[in-house]
Amino acid sequence: MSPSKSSRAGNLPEPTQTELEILNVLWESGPNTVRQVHATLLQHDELAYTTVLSMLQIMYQKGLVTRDDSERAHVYAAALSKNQTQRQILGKLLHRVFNGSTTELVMQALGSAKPASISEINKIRARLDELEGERK
Amino acid sequence: MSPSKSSRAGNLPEPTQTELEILNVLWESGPNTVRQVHATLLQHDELAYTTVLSMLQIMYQKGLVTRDDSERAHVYAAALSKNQTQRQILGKLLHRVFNGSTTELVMQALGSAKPASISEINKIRARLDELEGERK
DNA sequence: AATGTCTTACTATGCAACTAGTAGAGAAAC
DNA sequence: GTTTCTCTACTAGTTGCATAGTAAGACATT
Repeated sequence: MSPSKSSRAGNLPEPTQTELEILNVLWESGPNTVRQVHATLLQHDELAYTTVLSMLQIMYQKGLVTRDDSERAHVYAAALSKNQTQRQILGKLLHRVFNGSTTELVMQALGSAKPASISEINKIRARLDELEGERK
Repeated sequence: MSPSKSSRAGNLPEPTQTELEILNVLWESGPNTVRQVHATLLQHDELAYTTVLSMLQIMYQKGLVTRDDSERAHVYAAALSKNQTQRQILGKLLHRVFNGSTTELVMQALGSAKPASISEINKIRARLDELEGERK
């Protein structure tokens, strides 16, 4: 079956925990067969080959991954980039948990775990300057 | 039944979508009976009274809410503050989606939806200054 | 051609989330 | 004091997630 028509373009469902782990493999290594994904996952998790297969089939139906089935071993690729997915998830969280206030979210993030280094802090500062510029 | 012993102190399970909506009511209005929570939720959602009751009972078992059952109508209250919960959820997300990089998270947040005003931007700047200070 | 290996498709199970109905106990009203 | 209302407890059904086994087809190697 081809991916559901309703899940076209940018409004894909939010990936679940396991789906994210699989997506991470695809983001790191590019398009992969089921076997390759499974092998990579084995370094961290204990997952049966058929489980990974099932997950990828489900993810294909949801539109989270694309599939090249011209060869016998189908090749799966992430439908969205890592950044796109991160933003999407963050956007949902923003509404669900922070009532849409980006500032609140950022402040809490900076309150719990601290950024690694001064240079990282400066990266954020630079971004803030940019935003201020746009806003003029 | 009393709340499970294993869920003592700070490592409560992450609230689900519906649980969050109920928690939001408790955060806004303070301790509430089932009926009051239900009434408030009706302004946005369509939920049966017994559904809200069930949810609160489940949340009590998980330790997400406390309960005063000295009166006939039990009074429920959030176990953690809104900020505590937000941080907890953000912390989980940080590891699941951003591999622990707070900076990445913040940058993505500032990339998708923009902070409302200059004063909000400055609030974040102030926080960054603080962090830099601590780091010296 | 027969055999073994790889692959996908299909099916199944357990569990948690969500939703809500029914029953029965207690309080209140008459 | 009986009726009515409100509350909780218990039960149940649906859905989605996660996991994995079985079956069957394709391909290569002998």
